[in-house]
Amino acid sequence: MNLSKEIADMIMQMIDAGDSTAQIRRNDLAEQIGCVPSQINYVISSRFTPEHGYIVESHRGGGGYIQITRVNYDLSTLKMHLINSIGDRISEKSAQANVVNLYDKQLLTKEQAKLILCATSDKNYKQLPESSRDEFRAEMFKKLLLATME
Amino acid sequence: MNLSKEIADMIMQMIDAGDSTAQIRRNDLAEQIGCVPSQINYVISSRFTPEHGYIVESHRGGGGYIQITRVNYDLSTLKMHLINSIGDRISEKSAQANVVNLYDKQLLTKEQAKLILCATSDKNYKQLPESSRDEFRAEMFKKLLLATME
DNA sequence: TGTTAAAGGTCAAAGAAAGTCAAAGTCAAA
DNA sequence: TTTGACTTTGACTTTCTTTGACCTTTAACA
Repeated sequence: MNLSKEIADMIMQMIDAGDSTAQIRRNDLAEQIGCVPSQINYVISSRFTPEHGYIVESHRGGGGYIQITRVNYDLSTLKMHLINSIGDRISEKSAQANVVNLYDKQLLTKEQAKLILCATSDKNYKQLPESSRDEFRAEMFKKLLLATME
Repeated sequence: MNLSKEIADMIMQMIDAGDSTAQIRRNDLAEQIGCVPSQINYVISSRFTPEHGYIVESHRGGGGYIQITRVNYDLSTLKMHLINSIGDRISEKSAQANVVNLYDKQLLTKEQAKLILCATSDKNYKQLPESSRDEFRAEMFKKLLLATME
């Protein structure tokens, strides 16, 4: 397991233990783990984004910190908001992050999540020119989400 | 026995030993065996396909890996037969008929059936030239079926 | 109130895997 | 003996991670 995953796991644990929120001191955590401080930023910016369902706030200076909060939107309308927010195109990563997010919020069953992940995966889009994959995926994703609400 | 078979056997052993799943580090395995790394890809893409009943996932970068999972063939014999019978292309009608059939036999839940119907529907394939839709659908269908068997 | 030290932030380069593709090799069947 | 399917190889590409030098903000304290 690489460093980034370890750090991510550690942060998740803190979030779970801390009522959906964790407050860390970047330098301390880095030292504890044995990495450079900026790696914490890398982990946060690659794994704790709004798309993944997290809000990150921070303060510099003495007593500074980074606070990561897992958000819970209004469950009933989240899917519709998502569908409306997708637009004409969506990247594979973004779609995946959204699916994981919906699954975490129990708005998709594991079976549904698996199928949607599969159907929006670039692996299945080999036959499409790269330029139109995100467009294709957006359509597919929206239709699939709709299909889970009927 | 040629190299590819040796590699395949080795991977099979790992899968057997590892509860139907093996996680390999491509470069390490290649070095251990004494072949170029890309040969591992060749073996995987020729012998660990959906038709053979395997799901392959991977990650690049530091700590990267390739994970190969064997789906439970016995419990889902019918689905596997179907996957193998699909071939390179399948029409929308035929795919639909198969989904309904699987649903009737209770091999798919209603939710799964809905999603697969949606993902294999021509409605979503507007952006593809007609000539390649059946081909696209075949790949998609196989992967989706496999995803219901994990 | 101005300085300073203590945070956290940014960015680009280097590193570590895996993926792709096409050319060349092998080998058995027609 | 030619052909075609399968294998082997390696150069090149893409993606993700790790590191470190330098930047910005802010609390604390002269």
